[in-house]
Amino acid sequence: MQESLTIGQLAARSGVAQSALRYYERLGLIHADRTGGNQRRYHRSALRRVAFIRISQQVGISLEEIRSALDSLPASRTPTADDWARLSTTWRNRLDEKIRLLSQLRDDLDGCIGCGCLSLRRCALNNPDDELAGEGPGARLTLPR
Amino acid sequence: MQESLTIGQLAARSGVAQSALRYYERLGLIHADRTGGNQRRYHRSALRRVAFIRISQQVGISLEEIRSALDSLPASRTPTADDWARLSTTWRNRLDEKIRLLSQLRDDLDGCIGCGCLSLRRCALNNPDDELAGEGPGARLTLPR
DNA sequence: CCTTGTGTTGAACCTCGCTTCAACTTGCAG
DNA sequence: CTGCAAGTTGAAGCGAGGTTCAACACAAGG
Repeated sequence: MQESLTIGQLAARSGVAQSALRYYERLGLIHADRTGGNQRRYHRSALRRVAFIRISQQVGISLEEIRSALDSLPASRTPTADDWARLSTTWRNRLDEKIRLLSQLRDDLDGCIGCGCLSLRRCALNNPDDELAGEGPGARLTLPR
Repeated sequence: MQESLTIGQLAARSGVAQSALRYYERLGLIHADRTGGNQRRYHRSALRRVAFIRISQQVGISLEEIRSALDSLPASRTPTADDWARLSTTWRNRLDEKIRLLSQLRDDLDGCIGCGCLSLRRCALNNPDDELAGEGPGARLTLPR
């Protein structure tokens, strides 16, 4: 049983391209030891980090944000269950928030399907004279960014 | 009460930058009539279209996909409630799917918090000898793309 | 009429998240 | 020892989704 992975192996097992792994390393998201001949050798824990990165990306988090989250993991020792749990909890909250937002969006859309209007919470058909037009130019149809 | 909007007004009320609106127009997502002096004048319905575009983006849909969805709306007449309802229904399904995915992700993460493992459904700690290593290189930690 | 604010265009530039390439080095099997 | 797959680097390129800029035209009030 081997104790370290080549970049090819990590790529195959994580499903992430080698070029992406090198890119992650440049950005400081993952780390590799080097052989005498300068080749990367990854610790098994790299699999977890990479999985975490891809999960986070799916949730729409930038690599830079992910990097700073991962920075909270100790570099000196193998992360413990507690270390990961801390991160997981933070991320869980983000997921919850994201889910809440999407659900709200869906429900708003549903609520407006009858009139075909997409103004969300400020239906223009229910409010034909733009009575809500306040704050300068007018009513915003915008979503919170 | 005015019946058309300048680009500045549309930008202010939709919360989308003028440059982005022009960009959307180049991509064929929105349309503007022109004054004698070649300035854009938007129909009120443009607000709906723009709102729809931003909503769709939030759900992770590319502008190209959005364009082709919007193409299903009749160019010749003002879209009816039914036209929008058709679109809304399609989009509602996408939202549902997205929400389902995120929920699953969250639950998987939760289920694994105890051990600090992030492998999702194939916990490496529960499976230390990599027994699932099949198909070539080994067990995948990958998420479905 | 003049000024000021809005609008117009195309071209260039930007960030993010990678991929591709060229030119070279390592590692391992036979 | 040879040969070939796998790894290394930096630089360049790409596609999405815009923003910025320069140089110019139009609109509305005083």
